Amino acid sequence: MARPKEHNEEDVRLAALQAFWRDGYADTSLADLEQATGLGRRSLYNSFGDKKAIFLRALEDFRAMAAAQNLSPLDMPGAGANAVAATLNGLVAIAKTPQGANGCLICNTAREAASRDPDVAEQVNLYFTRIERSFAKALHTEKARGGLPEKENVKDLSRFYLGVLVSLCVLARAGAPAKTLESIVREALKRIR
Amino acid sequence: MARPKEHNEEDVRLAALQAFWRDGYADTSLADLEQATGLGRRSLYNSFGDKKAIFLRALEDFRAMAAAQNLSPLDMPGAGANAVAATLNGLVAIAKTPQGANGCLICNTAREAASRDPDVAEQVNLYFTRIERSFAKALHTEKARGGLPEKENVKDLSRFYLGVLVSLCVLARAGAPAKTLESIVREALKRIR
DNA sequence: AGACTTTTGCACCATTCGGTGCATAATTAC
DNA sequence: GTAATTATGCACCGAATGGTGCAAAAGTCT
Repeated sequence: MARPKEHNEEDVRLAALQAFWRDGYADTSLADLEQATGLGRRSLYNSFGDKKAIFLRALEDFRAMAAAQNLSPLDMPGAGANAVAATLNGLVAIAKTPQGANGCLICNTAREAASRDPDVAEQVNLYFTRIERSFAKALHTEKARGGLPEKENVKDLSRFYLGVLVSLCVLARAGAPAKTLESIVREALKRIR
Repeated sequence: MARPKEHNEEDVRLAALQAFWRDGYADTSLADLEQATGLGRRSLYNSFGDKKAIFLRALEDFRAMAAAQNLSPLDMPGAGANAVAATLNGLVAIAKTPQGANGCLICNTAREAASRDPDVAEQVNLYFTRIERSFAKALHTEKARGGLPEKENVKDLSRFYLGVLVSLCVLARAGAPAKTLESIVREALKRIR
């Protein structure tokens, strides 16, 4: 029917995601997005909408990507306390990579002025509840298996591990040494074994 | 000698601090600072320097203020495990206030592109190490007092509580319900009692 | 080929950004 | 009073911001 796009949508979205991940919403200009994606400003607008729309897509992409990469142990069938440990240790490993030093886009966004936008706030909420739920599922499994004392409160514990996860992301972004992150995980895991 | 300033320096610094605290560095414009402080742009420049200088002062003021307000239990002589608990519980209480909903200026800053500025990064580092050290002192005291098992690693534990503190700040800013913060503290404190 | 549709590049828009020059106002010292 | 010194208000700067109009380019169709 008409002229085909010269770009692959997924590549562009990934590039935009990385730009926002590195610099945040306010500090990523359209010029930055042009350079990161290789697209002209006009193509970005025609294909994805304005800056906020591009950002919201990046948030969605990040949620999907982060869940797949970071929470995979928790999502395996029969996941229990070991999965919690694997998840946290995996996060520390990722934090050591160049990309991991950017922390977590959602956590970063939560601290921006942009987080007062209701659409953005929704994305943040979705991510955190998703994480809490994954922890809760694994901890519930572990409890049913007898690996946790009957008196343990799964809801409290899953919120606790959500907090640990958040702290790892933030401290990684702040440039904290890996030993600090390892200490945190080591201590946090003592609550369940 | 000459015309005296019409403003009180401390008031202006506090107003600037609150503006940055709410919106971050990039999203706080000079116009915002003028409105927050009530000063004209020219007076701001003459008295405090450029935007970055104002921001660095705000970071310093915040460190001092936050240490005095949030870490006071840890700084009392003989502070131990109870002081750790008091500190974390105090943070949850603060998080419920309107100002507390802004999280922590230092944590927020760690996420911004401005954090790549070495002067800013230094402020972030100073704050985190200060907190870790305060926890460490109290935990060491508690251990010497026999309130902690000999095998407990004070360094690991103090990093762990630094992480808990960070997670509270970030989740508060993200608008997490108070119950979530309370769960985190409840579980975190079980490590030491 | 030619008609049609969509993408793309470029110039341009108004607005806002951080920052400054300069004249005026306000104060003190004499 | 007058001179000296400083603070302040205002207009203005160049640069960068997010966003758009428009025409040429690059395709797909028949």
